[in-house]
Amino acid sequence: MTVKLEDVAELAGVSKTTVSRVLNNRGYISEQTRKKVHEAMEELHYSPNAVARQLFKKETKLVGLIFPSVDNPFFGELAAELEKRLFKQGFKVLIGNSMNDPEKEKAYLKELIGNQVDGLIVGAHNYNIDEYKVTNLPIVAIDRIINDDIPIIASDNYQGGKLATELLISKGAKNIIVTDGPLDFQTPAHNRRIAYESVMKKNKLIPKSFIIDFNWNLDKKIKEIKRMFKTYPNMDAVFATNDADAALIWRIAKRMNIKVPEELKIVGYDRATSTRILLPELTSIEQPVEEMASLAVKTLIKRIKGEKTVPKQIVPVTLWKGESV
Amino acid sequence: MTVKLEDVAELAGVSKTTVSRVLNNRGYISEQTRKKVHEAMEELHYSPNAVARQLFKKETKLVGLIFPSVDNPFFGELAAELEKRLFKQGFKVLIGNSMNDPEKEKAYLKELIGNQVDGLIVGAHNYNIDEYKVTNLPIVAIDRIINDDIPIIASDNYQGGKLATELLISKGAKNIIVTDGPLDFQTPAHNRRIAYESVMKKNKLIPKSFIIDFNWNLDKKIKEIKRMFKTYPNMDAVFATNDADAALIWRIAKRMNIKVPEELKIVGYDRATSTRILLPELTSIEQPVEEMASLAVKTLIKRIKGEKTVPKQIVPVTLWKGESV
DNA sequence: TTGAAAGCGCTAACAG
DNA sequence: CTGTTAGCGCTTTCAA
Repeated sequence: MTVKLEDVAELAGVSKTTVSRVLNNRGYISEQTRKKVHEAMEELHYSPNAVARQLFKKETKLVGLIFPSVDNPFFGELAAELEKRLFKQGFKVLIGNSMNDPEKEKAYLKELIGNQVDGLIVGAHNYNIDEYKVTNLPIVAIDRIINDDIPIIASDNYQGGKLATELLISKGAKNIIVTDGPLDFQTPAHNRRIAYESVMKKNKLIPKSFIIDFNWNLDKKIKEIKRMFKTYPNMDAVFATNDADAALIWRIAKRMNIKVPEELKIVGYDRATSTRILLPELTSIEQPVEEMASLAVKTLIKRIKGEKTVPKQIVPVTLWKGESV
Repeated sequence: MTVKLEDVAELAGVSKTTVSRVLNNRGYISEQTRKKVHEAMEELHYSPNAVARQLFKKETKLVGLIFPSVDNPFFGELAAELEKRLFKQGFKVLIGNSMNDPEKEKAYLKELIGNQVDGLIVGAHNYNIDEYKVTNLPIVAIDRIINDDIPIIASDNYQGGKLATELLISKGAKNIIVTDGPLDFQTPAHNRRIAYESVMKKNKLIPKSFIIDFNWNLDKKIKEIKRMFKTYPNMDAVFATNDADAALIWRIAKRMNIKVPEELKIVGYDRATSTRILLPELTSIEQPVEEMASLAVKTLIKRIKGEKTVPKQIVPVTLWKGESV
């Protein structure tokens, strides 16, 4: 059905070997033969079968990405940056949005492990998934703890939490609430809250946290945020550990006629491109997406080549001063 | 090196065929044999080689996505929705961000055509790329014109432009500027502008358009928008054909102390999730991302199965009334 | 400078 | 119910 190397060989009147050599620019070939082969390829619209090549070479030049969802702007941007860099290194990207669903993540992993990809970049691990332990596939994790063998790239979550909390306190806030994801979800992002708690205590203030699960839909989130306002009527600041939540809190405050930043100060987290464009007024901790992507790709490629890598790489965050504090 | 089917067969004391049958639940197998095989697989941590299977079956269960960038919220969301639906149908997703670069797009296409994917969903076509003509790979286009053979899914761009313009006029705007991407880029999105022009003329108003290229970086965009304000000092409304541009225009107006909506009315386009969350105040035309994704996947799967498909499917848009008009 | 032949790991006739 | 065998399309020794 489809044109294969053999057809090209036949039309050009040479052997499969010769065509393969022309295709890969390997070995000695006379100009004349090369030309004949090229003509035959053109005429038949030949394109080599990548799968057959992969089977032989035992490499696919594919890297799997497992993230909660490219829907989330931060992960979308990260995915785009990773893809850009991987493409330059000759890799294409297989994407899998886990939707924070361990079953879906497990399903992906199982299939990808079957020589489908040369490596994996993961940022979606929720609960313990055994498959990560069994495989010897090269893996790099972004802002997620998986296990000791898997190197991790993260931004300085602790520093981010510290910067945010100190800023709020310096502006006179006393009743500062932090929002965080569910605690049984293991992630270095919890360090944002931990830093907050430490700074609060150092300033003789009482840390209070409020759970906002990223798996909740918009309505549920709004309901919970409203509950937060009721639960803490005296709160004068919120440190939201992502920008989407910060934006929601801001919006709800507005509806309740609470003035930002006079009556309520808000700091977000991430500062993905869409936040920068759509809501530059939001004070937020900016994660260096490009740098994280760059490190992840470099580390993964080292792993694929079998080189040693450091187990942990932390990159600095910066404070963006908007108008919400 | 890696464990293969043969190793499992040997350990279990059966033939490769039997193992294959257990793996695929095909044919008759005694419970005892099945058990033996399963045990052997467990013991060896066997996972089947997807590539070998692909070579034989001549299908990869992979679908390629070619988009400008999953960075862009609208495309990020679309990609996430497509991935979700394709996964349910047993397909994984290979992503390629063209970055609106015809060379990169061409490079992707060439490789993907080599039996790497079973189908393609494209939303990034800029200029004419011959490869689309040569291949008989099943392809579906989203909001992009490629050629007559490739079915297209689009939202009702004309209706969107009409809704936006009529709203602005009904609110008393007279000097309405439309922003559009470069004209030599073929896309149904131009119908947004075309509808605008038609409605303007019908109302005896003069249509004026201003080019904002999506390939420009943020600084260049800001510079150009400032130039737009200078060029049209009397403008009292802007219909921006995407939300990011609308947000920038709003921000710049704010800096210039131009009151929105009193002195300047703004309508955007897309209403991806991040806009809904970060900037719900923006009046905008909402594209039904989920429906578009659903249609695209259904259509592609029909194509893959060799079934007939309609050449064009248009889905309705809706007007979101924010506070910017 | 070129070709013949073996094999990458799996599946599916076909035969038993 | 199970095994033998050929082959998916390509690359690469090895030999000419």
